[in-house]
Amino acid sequence: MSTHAIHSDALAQKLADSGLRNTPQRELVYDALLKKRDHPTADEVYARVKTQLPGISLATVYNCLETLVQCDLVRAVNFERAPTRYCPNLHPHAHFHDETTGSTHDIELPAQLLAEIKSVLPPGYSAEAVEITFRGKLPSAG
Amino acid sequence: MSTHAIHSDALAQKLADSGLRNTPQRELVYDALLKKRDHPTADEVYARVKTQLPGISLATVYNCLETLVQCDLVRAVNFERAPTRYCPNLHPHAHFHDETTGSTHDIELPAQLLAEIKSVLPPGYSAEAVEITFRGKLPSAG
DNA sequence: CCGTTCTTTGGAATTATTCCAATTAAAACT
DNA sequence: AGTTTTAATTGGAATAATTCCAAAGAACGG
Repeated sequence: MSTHAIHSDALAQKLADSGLRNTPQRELVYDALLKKRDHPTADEVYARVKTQLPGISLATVYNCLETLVQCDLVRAVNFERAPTRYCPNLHPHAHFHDETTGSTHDIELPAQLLAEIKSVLPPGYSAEAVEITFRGKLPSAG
Repeated sequence: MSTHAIHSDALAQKLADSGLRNTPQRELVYDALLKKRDHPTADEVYARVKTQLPGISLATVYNCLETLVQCDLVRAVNFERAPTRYCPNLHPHAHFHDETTGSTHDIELPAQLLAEIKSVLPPGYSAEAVEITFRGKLPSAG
């Protein structure tokens, strides 16, 4: 077994489900997201992956990230005009964006609350996704 | 009285509160947002305002929008990488982004639900703002 | 008025992302 | 194994939204 490819089985499975191929690039990008859970930007992922596969291109990183999002292995998150950030936590959760440090933290969302939130939609509206983002200051920073 | 400047009094007040000046550009930009409540992009605002003030620049529109956001007269909303959209509805509300048409609708949020949402934050976290965005399909489009 | 401050302007610069055409790699078929 | 087809990667160019900057203009305070 290799040092990377932490979850290559799950990845391979999901890719297969979508009729897509498993590639070293996709494994490395996914592993990078799993290894450091700091909601990195595409550029940051690119930098991390390049240490292991120097020849990889930024375009490929974007491609891989898009693929992972399509396969439901990763969610895309973004704040204002800042670069889109990527997060492999698939449990329903909100994000807290700390304005002093710029860092992002997952906030667990009780299923019941999520249901309540969805219930405010007028009849007939169907939401495939809800994105909830808090912005504010972290306790330690105050 | 002029044909534009629908709410120039409120605007002038808020600007004064922030120690800023009232200008024709700011009035026109604000009026454009109030006149057509379709969450326009900066470019769209620019196009609308130019019909009344052909010499206005895009940079000024961006400046004015930022000013209006700072004065709590307007909120900025954005979806994925799409251009930021602007909305003069200051009541706590969510947004529904219709993926078939690309249009955006306000969804009223009961105050109690908003309180419940904020209560999921771990102790000490303080959120200045919560942004809730639904994405999905509208009934008529299905 | 006269200096100061705020605002606008146009254009250049930046940043994130997507597009494209060419190459490479993998899978399917024989 | 060899060939065809299909998918993926690559680098560079293109796009799109936004910000930056320096100069010009307008308003305000003494």
